[in-house]
Amino acid sequence: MPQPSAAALKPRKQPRQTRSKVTVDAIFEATIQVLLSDGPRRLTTTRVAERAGVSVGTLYQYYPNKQALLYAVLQRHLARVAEAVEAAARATHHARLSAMVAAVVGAFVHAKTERVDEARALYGVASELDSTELVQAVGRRNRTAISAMLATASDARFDDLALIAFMFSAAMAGPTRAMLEGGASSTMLRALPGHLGSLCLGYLQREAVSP
Amino acid sequence: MPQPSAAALKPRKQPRQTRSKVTVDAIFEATIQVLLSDGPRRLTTTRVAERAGVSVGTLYQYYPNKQALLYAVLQRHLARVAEAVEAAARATHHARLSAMVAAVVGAFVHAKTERVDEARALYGVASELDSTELVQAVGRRNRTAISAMLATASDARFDDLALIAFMFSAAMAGPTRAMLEGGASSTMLRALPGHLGSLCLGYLQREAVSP
Amino acid sequence: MPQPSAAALKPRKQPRQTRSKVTVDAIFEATIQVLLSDGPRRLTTTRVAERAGVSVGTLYQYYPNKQALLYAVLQRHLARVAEAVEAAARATHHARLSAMVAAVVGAFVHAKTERVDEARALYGVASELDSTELVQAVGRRNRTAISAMLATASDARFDDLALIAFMFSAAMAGPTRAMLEGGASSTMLRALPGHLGSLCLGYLQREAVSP
Amino acid sequence: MPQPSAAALKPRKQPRQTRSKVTVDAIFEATIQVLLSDGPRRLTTTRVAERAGVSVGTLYQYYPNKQALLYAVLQRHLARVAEAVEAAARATHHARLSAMVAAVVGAFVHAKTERVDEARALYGVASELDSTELVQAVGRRNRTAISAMLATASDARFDDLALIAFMFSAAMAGPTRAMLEGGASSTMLRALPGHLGSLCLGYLQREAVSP
DNA sequence: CATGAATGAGGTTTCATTCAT
DNA sequence: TATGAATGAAACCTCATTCAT
Repeated sequence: MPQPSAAALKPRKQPRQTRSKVTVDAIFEATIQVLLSDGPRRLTTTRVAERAGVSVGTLYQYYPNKQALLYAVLQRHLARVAEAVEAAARATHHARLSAMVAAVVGAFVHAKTERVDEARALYGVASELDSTELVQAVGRRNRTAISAMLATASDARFDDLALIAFMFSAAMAGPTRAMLEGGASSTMLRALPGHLGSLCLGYLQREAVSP
Repeated sequence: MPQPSAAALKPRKQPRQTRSKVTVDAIFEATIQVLLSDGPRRLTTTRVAERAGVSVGTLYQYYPNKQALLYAVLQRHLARVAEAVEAAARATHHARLSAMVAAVVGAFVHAKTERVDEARALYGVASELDSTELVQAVGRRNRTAISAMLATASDARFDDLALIAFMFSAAMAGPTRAMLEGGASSTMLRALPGHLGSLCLGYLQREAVSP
Repeated sequence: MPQPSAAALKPRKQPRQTRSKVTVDAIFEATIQVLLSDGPRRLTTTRVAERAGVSVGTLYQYYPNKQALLYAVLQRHLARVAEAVEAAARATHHARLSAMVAAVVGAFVHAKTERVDEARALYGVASELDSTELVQAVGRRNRTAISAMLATASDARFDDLALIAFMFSAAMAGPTRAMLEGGASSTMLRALPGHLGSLCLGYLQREAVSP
Repeated sequence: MPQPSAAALKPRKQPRQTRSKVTVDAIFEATIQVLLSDGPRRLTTTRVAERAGVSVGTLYQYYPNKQALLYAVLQRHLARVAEAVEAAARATHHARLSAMVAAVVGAFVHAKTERVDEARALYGVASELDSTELVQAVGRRNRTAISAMLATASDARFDDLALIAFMFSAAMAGPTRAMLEGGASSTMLRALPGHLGSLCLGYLQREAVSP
């Protein structure tokens, strides 16, 4: 599956002026809205522009093509999550395992849940977009942060840190995605961090090697 | 997002003659192939027919539209996985927790991994298709089987079985998906069942209430 | 608008054997039925064959193509009407104008109304078919019969017989078509011959020249 | 035979700019042309667009589908005729029967004949289109106008006005259609109003009841 | 003779993208 | 810079017709 050249996906111009900023935000928001109300298959540039209150021409002033738009929206979302995870991981270096898990899981769920609609809308977009690379990159970022954090745990040591971090990361993502895509009740969503913590902590403790 | 009427997704006719059977199989296989080589966005009915060595018309004799074809392919895959999970769950009723986890995780990973290409190809297809309902249904099926199994564990008891089964199920799915989509090495894939077992067992033991 | 060669529209073989006769009848009947229930645009050879309880292949044994089938159905209907009109006209040669009109109008309405569904179904078919020639031919046949009849009227004489016959013929056809296509009530249909008679007789009397 | 939802047949956007207006007119004209030169069965959206000198995409900017285009063309034609009839009928309220007939018949024939090609082209289109409703509606409009007019005749009175108006209307339409579809000579066409007048007036006088 | 699976040209429609205004 | 009409490649799908069984 050929990847589009990285250049083709970059936004066309940085919104320097205020007016531009407003326009770009409107387009972003409209993209999410259309994704949610019409589904990824029915997301068209015209519809996005319409919902954003601008003309298609204007949309194309900011994004060279549809992929670039979706890429940008997905990117922003994933970046936010990654930043949250990185921050939480950095903040708990040298802490105990349970504190690490609580912090990272909390940050992850919070970031994903802050705008439930956005997260939900974007799950479906990945395949519209040749986004493997982007998703992989963010995955690596998360695992790196988690790896680095786990290496400093005050009460545990791990053999295959890369694999452990991979599992940790994917273990958070799985149930979160299942809940968001499944339209989970807010009751369930509230229970998520606790159970995710239990899931990850149980795993890490089992995999920890005696120091 | 409106769901298409169930009727619109049903295959058009069952292959009675030998010739038909061969054709339908070729179409199925071609769908997977195209999905893998061209990606879901570039999967067109013409391309599938071409790859299957039949004409478009023939494809449409068996599937009323593109969605129905994708639906059928996805359905077969998900059904296989669900059956594997159900069989494993049924077989370990009344066993100990560790045996249950090992059985179910093993069955799940095996079913998903048996045809790595198929599984990988289908992750992307869900959004091309208004398949939420199908995915949800299979999810419920898995959780029901797991619930029923866990209720008979000889060495554990659970408070909120529904939620526990949800987490169990999604915890298996998350890392499996991550590996398949990420193009994990066979080394990693081999390690998957063990770590998935650890992940789920650790969680279940933490969540078990004293009998 | 190019006319198909006359040869291409001829039925392929005459049904000599009983079995064939039954099949052809079934196909005829099915054509009418499909026309009525699905409309001319959705009439497909497959659907006709299905409704007739035979395979498409069989249909093509009797008609070389779809047009030929429709042509045959239309032809039979128009021929029946033309025969009725001709018979009535012949039978009233030398009669008085009022008798002529009553006879022809009665025969026409009866022929068209005998199988309301058939008549109604076939109005729409003419344009699916390059049938101008057929329709024109039958029109000429009717006008010729009417012309010949009017020429012998015992109580009237006409200047431009061709035009008079044209008007007579079309004046019968207009309201009849309007009623059939408009789904007129049976009350209206019952009133039709009387009013048609009045219409045509009034006209003829006005157009008759003093002997 | 299911009627398409009225919405599906509505034009997509009104031409605001000059450029649009020109485009829409070209499409309209091209539709008539293709209808005449290729026949209704060979009228394709591509061909219409081509003839109009625009791209298919442009055609679809103004009409959501082929039916809507044909519907619009038919509608405009029928509306013109109906307006002519209504105007003539209104103008002769309280006149004598002969004046009424002359006025209405004249208006009708003139409206139908003004653009012979258009009228001729559209007869065949009705069946390509699920247009029964439209045709019926216009029929009702004509009959209503005629009814209202006849009710005020200074020299006649009628029992069943609805039926009389129906016959009047259909009696005008029949021969007119026959001539246009039959490719009548201009000599015949010139004779049409006179004979139509004779036809209708003869009928009405016969059906009038003594005041 | 009958069957019905297969064919594929051709029709309809969409939508990302451009560019004259 | 913004607009939105126009473009046309490309997708989906139908259905008349053939021919191996």
